[in-house]
Amino acid sequence: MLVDVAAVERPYDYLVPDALASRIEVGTMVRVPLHGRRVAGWVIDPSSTPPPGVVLQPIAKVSGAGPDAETIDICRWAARRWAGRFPTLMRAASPDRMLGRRPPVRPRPHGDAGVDADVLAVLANGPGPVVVTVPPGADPAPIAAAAARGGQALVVHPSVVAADRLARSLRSGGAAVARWPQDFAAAAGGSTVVGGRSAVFAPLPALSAVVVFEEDDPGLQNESSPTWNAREVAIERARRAGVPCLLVSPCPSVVARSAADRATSLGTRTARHGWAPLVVVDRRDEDVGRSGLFSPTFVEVARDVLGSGGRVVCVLNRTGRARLLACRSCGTVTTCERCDAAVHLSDRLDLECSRCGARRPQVCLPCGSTALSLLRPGVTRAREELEALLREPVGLVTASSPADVGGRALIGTSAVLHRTHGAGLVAFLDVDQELLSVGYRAAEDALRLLALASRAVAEPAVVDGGRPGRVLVQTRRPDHVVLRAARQGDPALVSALEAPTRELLGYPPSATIAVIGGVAGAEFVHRLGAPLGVEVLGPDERGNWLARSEDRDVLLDALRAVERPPGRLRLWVDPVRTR
DNA sequence: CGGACAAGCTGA
DNA sequence: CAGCTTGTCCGG
Repeated sequence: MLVDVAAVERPYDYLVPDALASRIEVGTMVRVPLHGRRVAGWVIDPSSTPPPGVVLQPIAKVSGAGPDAETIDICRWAARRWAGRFPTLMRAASPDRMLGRRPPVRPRPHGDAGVDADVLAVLANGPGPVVVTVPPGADPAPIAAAAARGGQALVVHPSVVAADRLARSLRSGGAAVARWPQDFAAAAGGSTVVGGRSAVFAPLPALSAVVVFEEDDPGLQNESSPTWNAREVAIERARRAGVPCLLVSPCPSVVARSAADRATSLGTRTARHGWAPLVVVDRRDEDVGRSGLFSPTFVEVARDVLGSGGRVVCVLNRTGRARLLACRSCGTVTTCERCDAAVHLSDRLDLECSRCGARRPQVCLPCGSTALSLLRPGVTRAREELEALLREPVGLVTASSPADVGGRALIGTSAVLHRTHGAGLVAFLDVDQELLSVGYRAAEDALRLLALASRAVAEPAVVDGGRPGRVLVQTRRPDHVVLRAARQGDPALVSALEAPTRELLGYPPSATIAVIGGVAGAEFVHRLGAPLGVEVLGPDERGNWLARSEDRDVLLDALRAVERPPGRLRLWVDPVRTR
């Protein structure tokens, strides 16, 4: 019995009352007495023998069916892989609502219609991870259909909306589909499982193929610890089941390439493999102080696109000290009532004027709303400037703005790329921000954004005489490999440079890293000491440490050997962002 | 995690 | 010294 108490990882033995015996099997979810209270738990070994001398308590109640033996093993594996706690992962693998019994396993595969034949051929090549490079904006449905053709597939997509769309499409092709986490019973019954990252913890009794879409998307990683990554879990599940695992992306990650033993490309017949034409604006010779955020070339191209009825989308990531606030309901930028300067959120959670220090509660003055969101100051100012330049209303899109910001011209953070289709132009006003960002994944992330931009212009523009949409970047690094890769539609250019760099700097996939933080972080690092084969760096300006080793087991063993100090400890193993 | 129990603090 | 708060321990 594993009890559902985060800090208790050791299994305990309980008596099985005769009345419950018939329902007790591996994975059964039960309630048991523990330390004077009742807690939930999972049966992990129905025939275990207790150590001598302990007085056993009886299981109080059977709650329902839970994860099967294989999934439990995967949870155990993931707990070690990301130095997390076993019960936390078991919770991820459990049904959201209790269900009586597991149904019999009866997969119903997808029919032949709408199946990508090239993918079928790849799947027929046998088990193992395969990197599948697709054109940006390629339809995932025929790939998923090919996987579901063979019985029970596991289909993972970082976007839950896209996963739902895939589920519907597979159903219409005749497949039995379980959406995760809603349809636990169907998954246990062998239906193809489709869902977001947590779908990798579904029961998969008849698994025949695994597909991970957008495998390089940071959204596939759990943001809080344990920082499990769905791509890695998917690879492991496929390995254990002896089935193929497709790692699909327009710009496959270095990690995927290193894990896979095969690689293939789809849609290679299209020009530049489906990547949009890239206009590179070299701003090195311009007086940027005078011309501001918008180069003459950009203005010219944007006016041209607008003039022929197309839509223009601008991307500006200003993640620096963003301290401007705007009202979520009326959009007004929150200012000081005394001196009209911008106010920011103080650590006391009220509004403080940056100029005169006046304080007031967190309320929007014009409309009274208390819902304020952080604005990238660059974006607000840029919006007004752009409106003046294009003589056209410009909509503002950030992660917190409503889904349907209308208008023929938009500006926003990279969130805008997820909401745009069929644009005539996507412009990165300061792509260097991406290219030169500090994270070890900067190059990959930048290329990913360019792929998203290609997708945003991919669908044939409604007007503009069918002229293909374009992507424009303003840069002072026009020869950067990421821009070359996007221009040529060859993402492998980036990975070829990236792999040796990661090795040199000691980042995944060449090394395993762990970021250690939280109030207990310092004490944890102190107790960790300096184990052989593990490098410990820090603390950085956020108070986080970094531990790394070329040998994953050495690092994980060292982390596990530390007795957890009291207090909040944050332990991120192989995080996509080192924060 | 959270109940039990012990040790510490306060005020009559 | 009862009655309450705070801290530490440990679970079948």
